[in-house]
Amino acid sequence: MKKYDPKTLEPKWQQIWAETKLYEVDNDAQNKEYVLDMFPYPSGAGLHIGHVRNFSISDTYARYQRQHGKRVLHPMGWDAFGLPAENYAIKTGTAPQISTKQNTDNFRRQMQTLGFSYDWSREIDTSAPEYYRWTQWIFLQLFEMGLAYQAENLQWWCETDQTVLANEQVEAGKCWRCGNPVTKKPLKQWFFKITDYADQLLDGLDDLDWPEKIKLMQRNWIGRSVGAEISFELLDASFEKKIDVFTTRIDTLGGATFLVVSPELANTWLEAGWQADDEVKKYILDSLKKAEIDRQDTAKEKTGVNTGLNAVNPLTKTNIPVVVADYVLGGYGTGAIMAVPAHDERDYEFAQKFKMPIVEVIEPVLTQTTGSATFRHNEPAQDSHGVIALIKHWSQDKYIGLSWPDAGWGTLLTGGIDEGLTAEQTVRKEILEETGFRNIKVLRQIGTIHSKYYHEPKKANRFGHAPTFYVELENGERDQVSEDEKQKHEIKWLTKAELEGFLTATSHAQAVKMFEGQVYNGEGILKNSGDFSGQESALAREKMTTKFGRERVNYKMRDWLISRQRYWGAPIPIIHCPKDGAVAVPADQLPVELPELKDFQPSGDGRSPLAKVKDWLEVGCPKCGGPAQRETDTMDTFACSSWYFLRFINPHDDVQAWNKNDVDAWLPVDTYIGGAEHAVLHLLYARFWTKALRDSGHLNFDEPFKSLRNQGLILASDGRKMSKSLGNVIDPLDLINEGYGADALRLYELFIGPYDQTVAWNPNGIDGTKRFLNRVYAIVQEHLSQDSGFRIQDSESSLETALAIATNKTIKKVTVDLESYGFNTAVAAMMELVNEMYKLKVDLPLGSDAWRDNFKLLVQILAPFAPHITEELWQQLDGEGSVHISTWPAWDENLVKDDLVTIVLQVNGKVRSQIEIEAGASEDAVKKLAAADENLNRHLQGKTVIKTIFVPDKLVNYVVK
RNA sequence: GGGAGAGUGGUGGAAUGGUAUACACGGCGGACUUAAAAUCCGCUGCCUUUACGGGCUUGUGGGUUCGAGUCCCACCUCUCCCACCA
Repeated sequence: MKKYDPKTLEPKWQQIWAETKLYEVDNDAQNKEYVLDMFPYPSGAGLHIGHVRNFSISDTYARYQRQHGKRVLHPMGWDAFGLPAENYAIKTGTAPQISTKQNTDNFRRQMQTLGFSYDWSREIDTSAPEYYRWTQWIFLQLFEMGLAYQAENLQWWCETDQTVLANEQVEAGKCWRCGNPVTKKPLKQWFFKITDYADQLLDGLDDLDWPEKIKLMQRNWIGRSVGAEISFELLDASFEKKIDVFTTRIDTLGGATFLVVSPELANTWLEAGWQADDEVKKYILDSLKKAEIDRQDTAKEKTGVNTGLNAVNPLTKTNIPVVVADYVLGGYGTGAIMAVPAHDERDYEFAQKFKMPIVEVIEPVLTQTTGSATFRHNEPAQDSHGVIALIKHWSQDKYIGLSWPDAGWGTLLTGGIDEGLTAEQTVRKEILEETGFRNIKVLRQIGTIHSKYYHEPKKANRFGHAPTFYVELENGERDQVSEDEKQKHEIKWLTKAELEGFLTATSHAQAVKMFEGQVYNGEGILKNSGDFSGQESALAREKMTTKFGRERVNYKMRDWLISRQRYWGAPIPIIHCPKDGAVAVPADQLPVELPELKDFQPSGDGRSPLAKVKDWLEVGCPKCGGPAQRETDTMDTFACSSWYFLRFINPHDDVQAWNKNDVDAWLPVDTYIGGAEHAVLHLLYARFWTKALRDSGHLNFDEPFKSLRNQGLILASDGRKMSKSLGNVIDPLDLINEGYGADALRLYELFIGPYDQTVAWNPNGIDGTKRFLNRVYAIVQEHLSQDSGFRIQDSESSLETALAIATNKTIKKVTVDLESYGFNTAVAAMMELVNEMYKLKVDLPLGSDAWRDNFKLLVQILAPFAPHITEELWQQLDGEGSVHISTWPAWDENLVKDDLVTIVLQVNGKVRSQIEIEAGASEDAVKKLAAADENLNRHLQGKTVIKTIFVPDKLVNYVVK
């Protein structure tokens, strides 16, 4: 009998598939399915285990769709531009063109070894001139639309190394390589105006079938915030008349006791002629030199300096000082803020340190959002007045908490204010009544807390207003507390930490925070705000925006800086002319090809090595014909990957980037699979380009990826990330060479756990899937070695039915699971079927037509997971053509339905016995049969059955006393 | 600091509110073998019982329910993302 030998079987079929072009599709997009992998950067290390997981998921899905008669486009290519190849070139002198070619050849070979069903006729390489020609063409489209622009920007520059440094490469103001101080140099950079699309990028997310997590990350990244811009009059300054600030809390304007200006904005004042003190100048210039990383260290103490300038608070009309501090960012909003230390932690921290005034303007309003007291927003609320008191023990650092056993509440001491009593009198009265304590040492109001909640006993919303007090007891002397009060609640002495978990009402928890002096940054009722005092935040914001400022929307997202002073990228197709400025390279002159180089060192003047290639650099201006120079920056590699999914449609078209009709028919991508690490880079950029190209009329759709799935990471068996330096890397090709084969490896990676979950590699796990494939192969060989065509005995027909039932149930399970990416459970189901087949073959002789039919069904549903072995077995079982284009089997609903079901008998919810009965049996029939059950009766003996719960085909639960 | 997700045997994991621990790894036992490997078969959460059976168990503590791994509340732990964005 033949043995399962993936080493000979797999290459054989890979060759046949290639020769028959089994996985190639033409551009007829009828009944199409575009299944796309995030294409890889072809590193020198080759494919890793994580790639295999990614590609196995998409390949299984693509094959499954193909077996459903879909025309599946499943292409692969190379994101080939990038730093590693260039650094390798600097080190070894090997041109990136050469090392990249070696790497892509290696990747392709490895992928073919794994048997993925890619249409290799559509392979693309972003570093090939026939590809980046069109990347450049798209750049020019954006340039024409005004979406690509140049702006002068400060860049880190190391004089010693003669190079530009990335922000991350500057440590404490020094170059990470040589340790010498770096300076900032103004350099012209290219940007894409992605911010123009901020709202569209945000809104478009709603309709995408993407993981919520990724959508949320994009939302946060875009960071839309709606607020107001206010102008503060700047006094006695010749260089500037006003300071604009952006705030989302204009309702706290009354508490704005100073303004903070970013060093970047202050620097523009210096340039405009501000005669600042030396100390101020020094602070500004030093701040600008600091690495972003240091400035953004939230752990460090706030720094800043008073400018001596004053501005006017438009609400209070008072003069407030203007300071410069680096905790305000130059690049966000207006680069200046109004500081409200009472209601912003950062401002509070600064004010504390620099002794700035702190004015409270918001009294907290807490809205109950949990439990039975949850405020009902659509119902009216009634005002109520009461007090809250935080009462401290006379000798210990403990406080009174009231535990309400009936309601399940934990509160501080609280009570309503009676007619004629002041709040303070109420506190004294309540303390005596509810706790009995007689002597009070300290009684101090710490604020007022408002709360919106639902009053369960009264069945109505309440808007409570409570002066809040801190009380310290003198001693433990106390009166008797009435039985009535004792019934309601119990007094507990708790530490502050214990109180935190104990208090169920958010307003009471707020009282503790208030006592501790915590900054309140929530919603509330205004005070110390002139005419606006007494109003609620939300309404006050509207009115104050109209009166003092104007509405403004800000985004965290910045324009996309795409120029790189690097060689190994797509050259930016621009020519700089002294007369005409930045001029687009005419489309018929594309591509602007990368010249061949011998020396890959950067030019030394902040430009890429391209600046050294004189005959490439010097060109005539396309407009005036005069002498001009090419742009020497190349594009960020993310530009190349922002449209590759379009190029797969017409990969070899040399007159256009794509054929609009073809692309409109195939796109958007139906299923996109890749890692979550691209959440806010590639996935955002690709969406932006698609929207821009829609606006330029080149596309008819504006979202490139309809459905997205992220595969989880695979960690080493020690639970750490696989890395060369840790020596815990598993090489997929090694496993194949060891004889496991591609099928067993792919199957294991699908079986290892839910596709989107991070899992640790189990070195023995692959033995399990290899064993499973062995068993499948072996049982089919045994079957084939039997005489075929014999008639079965009557006694065997029920076994044949059992076989058909097992197979059909598995077909259903695998089908349903695959629809929801349940690869691991689908594999488990097929393992169960094979285990069942091994049991059945003991009494049901192999070799019959029935066996052959069932084996063929098994082979068909296993095919997407293990393409080689199934193709071989399909052929051995006389299947027609390739199993991979055979029709996915349907299950027979009659065989899947159970005739007999097991009914569980429970007593008070505990399983006591089980009985078998025909499916659909009535409650009476089930109970009648159950009445004879010995174990059940033992548990029912001497008990009264109060009621029974009957769930058809599932259980009977006897509730007894 | 903010946000998101996750905690189930020795391990990876399974389970529309209805028999928790499917499937697999590992372990133990048996068959085959001169022997080993491979293969095939069986057992494998914990405690208790000769056995039938009984008790406990899904991070912890509460709650809802006839019934909770699953729903609600609080807490603990871990992972990921963002992080002075006003």
